[in-house]
Amino acid sequence: MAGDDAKRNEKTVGRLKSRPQFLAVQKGEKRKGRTFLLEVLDRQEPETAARAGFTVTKKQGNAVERNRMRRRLREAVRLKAGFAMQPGHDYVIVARRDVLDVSFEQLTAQLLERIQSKPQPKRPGESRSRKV
RNA sequence: CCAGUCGGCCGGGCAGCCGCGCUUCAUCAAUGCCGAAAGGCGAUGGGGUGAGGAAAGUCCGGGCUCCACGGAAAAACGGUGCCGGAUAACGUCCGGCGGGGGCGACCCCAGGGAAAGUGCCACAGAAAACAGACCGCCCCGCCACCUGUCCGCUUCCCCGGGAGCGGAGAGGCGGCGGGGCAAGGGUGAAAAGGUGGGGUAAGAGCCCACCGCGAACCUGGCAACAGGGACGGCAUGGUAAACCCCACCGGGAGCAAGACCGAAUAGGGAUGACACGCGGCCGCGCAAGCGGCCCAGCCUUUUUUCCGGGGCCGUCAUCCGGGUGGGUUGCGCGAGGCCGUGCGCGAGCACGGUCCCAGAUGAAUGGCUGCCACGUUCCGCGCAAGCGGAGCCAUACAGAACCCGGCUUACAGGCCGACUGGCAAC
RNA sequence: CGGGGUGUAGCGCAGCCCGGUAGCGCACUUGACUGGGGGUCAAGGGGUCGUCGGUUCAAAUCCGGCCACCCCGA
Repeated sequence: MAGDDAKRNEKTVGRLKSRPQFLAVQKGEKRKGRTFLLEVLDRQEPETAARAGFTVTKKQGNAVERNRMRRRLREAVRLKAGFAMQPGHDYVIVARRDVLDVSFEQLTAQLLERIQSKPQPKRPGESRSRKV
């Protein structure tokens, strides 16, 4: 309510909800993290807020574990990682099972790193070859 | 104290910081914003409330909703299956009965019908189900052989005896034929009541005793069934989670059910205006008509023409109905929880009091931290009980999705009660 | 969330209705033909029938309970 800066910071990380939105982000840039896969799409609308979505497939665990993964990621975005997101961009975090085991500090650090970093100079073939 | 059986219950607690869903109150924002509409929406602060015993698997039963149906019944199909009760109902639960297991507490059982019918019973075996007869046992007849007895004849040594031949009848073994039998053998999961005695040519429920089986009837019980049992005289192998028979139950789908609001685009119908189409073939149809193809026409592609490709065979306006996305609803006062009293062996039922207890929809309960409790491992002290320190991401299985009653499955650890068998003490 | 289906050899499938012997194709092994490969021929090995119980003399098959995978309804 105070200045522009506070208003921007105040939260405003929206949420992706519908299936077409997820499919659109899937076509964007993919950044592989240690415990997750981050998908980023520039919507070309810098005025709007950033939006985040979470994907946890049924393969990663039962309902309790899937809920916990999503909640931990959501909390990490709310507390830290959300501030690093660019306005007008969509972010989808595809969780892996390791999200359950890693400590919360490590999780936020990894998320921050992948959100801020521009695409790494990485051989794309290698990142795809390793599958868990 | 040890070992065990059964039943019930809990399934971390407190606190701090930052957050989430629903609801409510106050203030501000509202002649506001989003949306076609329906409808929805903000900020700050305060209050209330917020996962389970299995929320799971979706295996049964109901409520609720829509569809179908004249009522009802039958057939078909599916399910259930000792008896009685509980219940809204059940394949669940309770009590009993029968069978099996355990020293016992107690546990397990799809537990109707095989003298209604059909099917199947591999291999082995003679034979696998109105019995039959391989080996075998017995009797009779015929044939052959052997053994010994008796008689007659011949011959030899002194009437006695030996040898040979013939005959008679007996016994044995073998073969063939006829008849009787089912005790024994072996096979098999299973072989046609069991044991003993009599009996017989040999045998056999052929007869008898005991046991088993069936069973009129009697007694007890609501019943399943239990006890007794005249009599029968061994007939009736197993399999129904094989077909089947009998009794009872069941219409189908499921909240993504269903209801309401309802654009754009496409398509349907009606009316009106304008324009106008001439024809051929095929299919469906009684017909009206509908659909498809071809020719012609128009537009487009090409610099132009022809060929070829694509498009149009009506257009526009208004209205109507259906309806996708979307929104709202269904959506939590209920076969409800707790307490008490009474009835009942019990499952439960009745009455009284009291409480309101999740409603999300890319889906709310989370993240971080401290202390405590309990568990476990290691170390130190101690005779021991125990104490101190450190570690274990230690604390399971697991997340409401319309609701309820059950079943099944998963589950770290712990608590309570009843009972059984041992040991010790009194 | 709801509704269906399938698990048999390394792979793809029969066998299950009506219970007694688990079979087919490809692949694999060995041998022969060839200088070698390929190919052909001959012989051969390999299966807890997903798992746990039950019925039966006997279960891949019949009946329950679990497990895994696949498909359908936005």
